[in-house]
Amino acid sequence: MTDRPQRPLTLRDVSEASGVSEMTVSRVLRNRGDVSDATRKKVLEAAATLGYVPNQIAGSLASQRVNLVAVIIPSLGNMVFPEVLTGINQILDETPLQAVVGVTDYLPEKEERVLYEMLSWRPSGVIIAGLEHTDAARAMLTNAGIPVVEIMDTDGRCVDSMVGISHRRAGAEMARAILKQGYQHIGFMGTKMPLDHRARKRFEGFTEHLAKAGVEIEDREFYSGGSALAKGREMTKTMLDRSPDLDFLYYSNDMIGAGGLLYLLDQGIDVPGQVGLAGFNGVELLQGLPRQLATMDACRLEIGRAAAEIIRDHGQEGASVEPHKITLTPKLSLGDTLRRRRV
Amino acid sequence: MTDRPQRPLTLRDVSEASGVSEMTVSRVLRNRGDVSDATRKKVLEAAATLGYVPNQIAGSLASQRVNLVAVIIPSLGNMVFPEVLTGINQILDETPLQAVVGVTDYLPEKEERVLYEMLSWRPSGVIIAGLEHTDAARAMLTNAGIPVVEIMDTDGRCVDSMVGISHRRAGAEMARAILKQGYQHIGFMGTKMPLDHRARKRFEGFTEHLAKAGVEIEDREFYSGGSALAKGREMTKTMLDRSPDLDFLYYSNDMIGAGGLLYLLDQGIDVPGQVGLAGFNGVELLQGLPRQLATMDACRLEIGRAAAEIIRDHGQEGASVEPHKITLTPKLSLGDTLRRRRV
DNA sequence: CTGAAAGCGCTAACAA
DNA sequence: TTGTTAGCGCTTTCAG
Repeated sequence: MTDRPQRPLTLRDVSEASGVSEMTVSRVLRNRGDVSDATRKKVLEAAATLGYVPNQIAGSLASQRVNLVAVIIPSLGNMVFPEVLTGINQILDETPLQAVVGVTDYLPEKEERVLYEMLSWRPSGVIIAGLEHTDAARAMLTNAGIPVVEIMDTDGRCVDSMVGISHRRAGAEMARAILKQGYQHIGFMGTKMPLDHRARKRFEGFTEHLAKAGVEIEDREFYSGGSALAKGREMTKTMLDRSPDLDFLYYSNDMIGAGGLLYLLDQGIDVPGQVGLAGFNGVELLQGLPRQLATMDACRLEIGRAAAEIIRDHGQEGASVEPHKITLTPKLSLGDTLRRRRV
Repeated sequence: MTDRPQRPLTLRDVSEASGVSEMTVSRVLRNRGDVSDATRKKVLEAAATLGYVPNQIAGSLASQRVNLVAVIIPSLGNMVFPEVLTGINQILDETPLQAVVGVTDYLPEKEERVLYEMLSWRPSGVIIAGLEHTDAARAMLTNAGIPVVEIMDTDGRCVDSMVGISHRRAGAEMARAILKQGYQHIGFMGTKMPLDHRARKRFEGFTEHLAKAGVEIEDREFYSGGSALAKGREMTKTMLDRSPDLDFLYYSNDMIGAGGLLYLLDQGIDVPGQVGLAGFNGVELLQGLPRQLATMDACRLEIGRAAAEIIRDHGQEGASVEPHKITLTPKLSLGDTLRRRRV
């Protein structure tokens, strides 16, 4: 066992230990070019004994290539984003590319900072949630000279490529399904997040579709912070106490929807006969509730995978140079809470 | 608006645009040394107009300093780890340091790969989950010459510093609490994950404590994959059908515990009178269930914060050079499922 | 307060 | 198949 080295090892150390030139050592370690088996063996042995770890900083500077992909998302606390990351990693795991994650907390200025920070590492591509950015951020993305994929949302203009779903349409579809079942008195609950554009668009799509049918939301309630399940419970109680005539509750996410569902069942309210429910996201987490909540899948895994594929294929021969605009279709699942029983 | 540049901008571009030497431009952009307000202004303007983003690769190579902290965790799907990350970010957000996350999927070889990959960026520190690593990984950590903090678990030997809880003790504490309430016929449910050492240690601590009191686990069941809530339901049904005499069910995590709870309530079984329940983690997510599940807090946020603080303070004047060994004490919360009602 | 020179550790390009 | 040379874009150091 050697002592802890003060100075990190360099290629030169391996070169000296193996009696092979730095250049050839470099070739061996990167599996580049032709190297005789004898030399290769010498080098590999020396590197292993010394415990040499290459310096990518120097390597990237010299080669002008960086195997990093910047991934910028609003939050890790919302399971949606880890799932997108999983999709991204599924694709990148089979390439030399490596995702680096930055979190914005839904704050535009923080997004701008994080983006700047990440671009300063000259990544090979950017995957960023949403289409809404500060002007400065948009300018950085435009000028970065690398592929940029905006994900999750396709209602708007993108800088380069985009992969997502139309939240407007998702909201409208849900409205259609609800009306079709004959519900008429609808309440809405969601997060108090002016900066969650996707939730906002769903809401807009939802109300606009209702409006076309001459229906208006009769009550609404917003929350922030705290356990979503508990908040769903509380808000549902508050709302039904205030507006006992409601026959449907639309939640902006499945967690609060689940809280609402548990509350209604506790109260012995007939779901979906007396009150119907729906959420959004298709959180797998929640399978196992007493009733399956109606929801809409946000295609999280697919979005991550498609975005990563765009970055991976960029600049490959045969790949189109055109930006991609991919709109996935969320699947509506009625579950047990959106099928009105015949009276 | 300028066209998309083929070549990324360099300091030299800013230097030429502002008529100031590269060196001084660099100083302005880093807020280092004294620069006259006039020059500073010129530089800042030029940089902003051009949309210059510094190249950290070159900067880090030259300065031999990298503001990256490698964070290596088993998974993002388990909410525990995003929460630890949140704690880490809370601390690092107020420093120039930036966390870079690598995911191992609980696979030792993947951990080794990810570690190698991250060390090749010469980060300023490493935060890594668990104390169990391959020999090669351990060697890399030892030789990296940077602070290393192993987190989550303190039952074992660490390379450098560690911050976590004793899962052995956590398991034992839970056993003690259960016995104290008079439960005697105990079943266990958990994940089928030989590589989740923390779950294993909790289980060992649990059974060892029971053994001291002459009690043995009467049934057990393991799952893998799928929705934890649903699995908790299924396993609970399976187990109670098989071993109807059980009066307590210990779950290795709160999600399956919640599934079990919902199942028991569905069945009209008296919780905690007829059957008591406990989980592990203190998942905030679950507040809002019909009954509050007994659980034990894993101190996720604190662990993240403490680990990040160790990295942050490393090498600061006045900071101790000694490795830190921090064992936090998980809080037991009895909730509504571990208080046996007087018969 | 500002600038010039040297070099961080590696790889592209070329020469042998 | 192997080695040599010249940088990559920045910061350190030292001189003005």
